[in-house]
Amino acid sequence: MARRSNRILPPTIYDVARVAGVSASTVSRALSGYPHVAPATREAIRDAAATLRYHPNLIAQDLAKGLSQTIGLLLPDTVSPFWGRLIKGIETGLREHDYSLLMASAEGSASASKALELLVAHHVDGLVVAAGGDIPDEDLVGLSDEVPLVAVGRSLPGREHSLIRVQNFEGAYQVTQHLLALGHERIAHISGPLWHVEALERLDGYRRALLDGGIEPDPDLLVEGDFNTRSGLIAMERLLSAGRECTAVFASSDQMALGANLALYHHGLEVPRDVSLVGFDDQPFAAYTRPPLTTVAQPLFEMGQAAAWNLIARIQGRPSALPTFATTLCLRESTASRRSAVS
Amino acid sequence: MARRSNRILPPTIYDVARVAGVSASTVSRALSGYPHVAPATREAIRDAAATLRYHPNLIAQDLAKGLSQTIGLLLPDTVSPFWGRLIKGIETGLREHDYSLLMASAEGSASASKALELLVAHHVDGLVVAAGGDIPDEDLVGLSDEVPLVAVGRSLPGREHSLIRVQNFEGAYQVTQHLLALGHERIAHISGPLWHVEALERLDGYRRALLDGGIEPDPDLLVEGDFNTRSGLIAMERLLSAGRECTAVFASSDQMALGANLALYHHGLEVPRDVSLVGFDDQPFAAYTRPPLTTVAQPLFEMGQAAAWNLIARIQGRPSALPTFATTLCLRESTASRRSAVS
DNA sequence: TTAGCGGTTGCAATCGGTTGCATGGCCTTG
DNA sequence: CAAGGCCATGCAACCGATTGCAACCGCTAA
Repeated sequence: MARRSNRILPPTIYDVARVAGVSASTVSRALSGYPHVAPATREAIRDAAATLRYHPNLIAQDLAKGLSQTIGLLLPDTVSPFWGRLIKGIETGLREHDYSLLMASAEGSASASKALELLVAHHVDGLVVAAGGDIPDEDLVGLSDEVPLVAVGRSLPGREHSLIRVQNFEGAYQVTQHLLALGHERIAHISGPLWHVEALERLDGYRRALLDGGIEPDPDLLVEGDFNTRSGLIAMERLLSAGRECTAVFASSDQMALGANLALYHHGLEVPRDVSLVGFDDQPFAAYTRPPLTTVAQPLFEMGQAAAWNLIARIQGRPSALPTFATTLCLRESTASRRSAVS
Repeated sequence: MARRSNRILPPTIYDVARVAGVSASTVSRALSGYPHVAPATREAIRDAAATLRYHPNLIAQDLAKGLSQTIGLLLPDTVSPFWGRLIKGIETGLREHDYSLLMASAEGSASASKALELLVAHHVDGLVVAAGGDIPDEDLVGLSDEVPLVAVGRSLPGREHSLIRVQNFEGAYQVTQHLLALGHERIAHISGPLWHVEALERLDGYRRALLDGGIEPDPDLLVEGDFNTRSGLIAMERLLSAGRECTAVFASSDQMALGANLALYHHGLEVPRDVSLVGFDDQPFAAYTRPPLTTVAQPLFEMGQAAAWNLIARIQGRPSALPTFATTLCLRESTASRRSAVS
């Protein structure tokens, strides 16, 4: 036994039992609210536990019960601020039920599956997989037979019921319609990666809105990004340097809108005077860009909370369904009526 | 046994033992690299483990060894993107040693200590406490006797050796000096909360630089914020509406600089033409604000990694010291020579 | 031939809990 | 007053690993 060598070991259930003058089983039952324990005994045990500052060892509890009171979260990349509110939501949902969150992040697919293995080895009772586009669908589907699983921002064929879905199409449609209503006709779109479901849904919403407005989408006005800031800047640079005439830009993420905004600034273009700009997500910073960004809000906090609730319900054997989350148009100062086209 | 009712149970070490025709102890030894295992046996065990897709149960391992291969992270508030790079650093540092990260976040002090208890109950081998200003110093000091602990962005009297320290004073001094060098004399400061160590260190750096430049700090040019975006906006509004004449503003966080920038925009002031603006932290978005923000970079990733390494070293009984992290001035487009004062 | 030896392996205890089953006491009821 | 029942509690097995100790193996050396 190496164990926490010179540190005092925390009290165990046996210590409490000895102090209270009962057996360990009784302590366990008393502390976990089992009904048939004499009030006096229960009281004595409570006291003993309190004086010893006893806290049950969740590890031992897990081993005995087969439940770790922990759910795992796989993130593709911790750096992106995008996940912040989602994490917060999950955390909040879990805390209500005294669950904890075990996080792992991964960039490559190798490290993604390694991270997943680590989470599973840690006996998580449930799993939230955020994006993780490089993990093959079938791996995840297989895993979802072993552990309750919820996926966000990715596909999961045959397991759609454990997918957090958001109205990407509708949101993109609305924001595009908003631009059309302001008189814009040449509206560029900086999309997310085209293998990404949500990016495609948003692209579809954009296209549909144009078509419904009687405008044929111009392939020249579509540039693929990767949701990150830098790609928005690059995409906007490409649009500008190729001389693609447009009066409004719809970026598929706020991050990319931020990048696009900087490119416009460097070209001496004013938003919204010269070009209207909209994003997607409504990240916290969107209200503070210069100018504040019109965007489509995703209820990320609620989505995280719902993921937590859903997992806990399924762990406890209760059936639970996930709603599709509504997006809301968030009007700020980055959009205005069309004045003139820029070359 | 309720256990994972209808799901197939994962294989245990006994399953491997049976298949390989040896005892569980041998399997344990073979798999953990114990030297005295016959090569043939080892091979057979490897094969058995592979065909059964066996992975050791870390929970059981923890209980037996008293080590959970997990370290806990207490965050004050998951929403702030500030912690992203730190988390990433910790994660990276841990993964090298096959450690996992258990996260808990908390806003109030009640929930903070509850979250801490949860982490401790989960048997984390080490703990990183980020900020958590509402947790009393003595609680944390007491805890650090039970579990190896590293704190970031807070104080820990008597345990300075397990504090991640960054050159706040020097960074603030430098950036203020930079503004002075550009000819600014009336430099406002939007500080962090004045009970916060790092906020104070930065404030001191700012003051010292002014004094060394022969300028008496004007208390009217100091406004207290709370590091968050909104407080930066409010602080800047206050400076502007009180008619405090200044040509440069140093915000103690990039978040607040972002807020200040918006306030300036709403007042029709151009950065850096009318007012120079600098932040602190060098968050990812700082390079993408309009204009890109001059700021002081903190090596958050490296700090996280160092925290992880330090904890693991201490867990393994190796001594380890934490360096003080250097800040670097990050010149971008939000600062320029003084032109004229604004009223 | 046999004692001794080092390398392999298994037995059984242990980590800190939970829980099925058995037991003993007391109260109720016939 | 005896039988039955329920309540409160303890015993012991178990969760899935690790590890000290002892037994066993074949081989060498006396």
